[in-house]
Amino acid sequence: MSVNAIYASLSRRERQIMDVLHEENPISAKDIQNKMPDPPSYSTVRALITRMVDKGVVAFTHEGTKHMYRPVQAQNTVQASAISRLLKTFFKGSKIKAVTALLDADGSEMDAHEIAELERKIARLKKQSK
Amino acid sequence: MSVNAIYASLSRRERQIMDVLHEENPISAKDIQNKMPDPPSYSTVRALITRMVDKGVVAFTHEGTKHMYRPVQAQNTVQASAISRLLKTFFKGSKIKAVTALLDADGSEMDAHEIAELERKIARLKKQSK
DNA sequence: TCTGGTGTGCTAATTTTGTAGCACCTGCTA
DNA sequence: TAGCAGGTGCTACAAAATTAGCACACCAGA
Repeated sequence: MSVNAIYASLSRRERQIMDVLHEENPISAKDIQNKMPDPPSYSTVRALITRMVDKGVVAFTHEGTKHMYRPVQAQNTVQASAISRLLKTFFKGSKIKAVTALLDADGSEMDAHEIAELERKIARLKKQSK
Repeated sequence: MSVNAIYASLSRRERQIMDVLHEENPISAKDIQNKMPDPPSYSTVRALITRMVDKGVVAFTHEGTKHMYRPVQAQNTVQASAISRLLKTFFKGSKIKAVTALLDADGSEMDAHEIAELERKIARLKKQSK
């Protein structure tokens, strides 16, 4: 099953947990609860997580006495999937529009080194498109 | 309520409809059904849409005899919100990582004109960061 | 060794989703 | 003008999600 399909099959609360898990992992049930929007009770969070483990989308390891959770899908796979959805859904597939919006977004700005890196990247693209 | 909060509060099917609406609008209930993954019956789609109109996340206009639906939130607001979620959730806020992944993504490649546009954009960023 | 704190597993109730059916309205055309 | 096609509003119900409560296990410190 594709990452997109997995995401599409998740319920509202399950998605919220997935988002937390992608932001930070491994992470405890307690911390997941703290990072959720409008957090439900601890019991509830644990019930949700258990269901997701059963579904096979979340895995855990024992760390001392408690469980630490993480997404099963590899980070880069999930990133690629998120980007392709972003492009398709919000930018009609246009990379230039998406990149421009991304560069304009609020958040930590790129430093000189990163900008140089991006310039090299574009130089390569330019070569390819010829 | 922020766009992100709205999205987080939607159910699975409601999100699917929202995605369709962002890809294309205004759009009829019938066409929404056609674009949904694993489409439910027409009745179901209409019930879902009605619920979303009640919630205030979807609006419609009469077009002849039928209704044409669209998201209430403006396109650019939603784009910005989607990008900020992408950055935060999947790239720990790093723009360079996100941009690189975006440029590497499958999809329509940028043409020479677009690449030139991007180069100018970066030149401006470079100036700013000094 | 007792006890409080923290974590787990299981169960059950309530609320929300997801689904379809049916009656009605409107414009078109035979 | 009668009937059909395509649209709408309302209603009801089954399934799934969401939620909380309770009992038990384990560890650290008094």
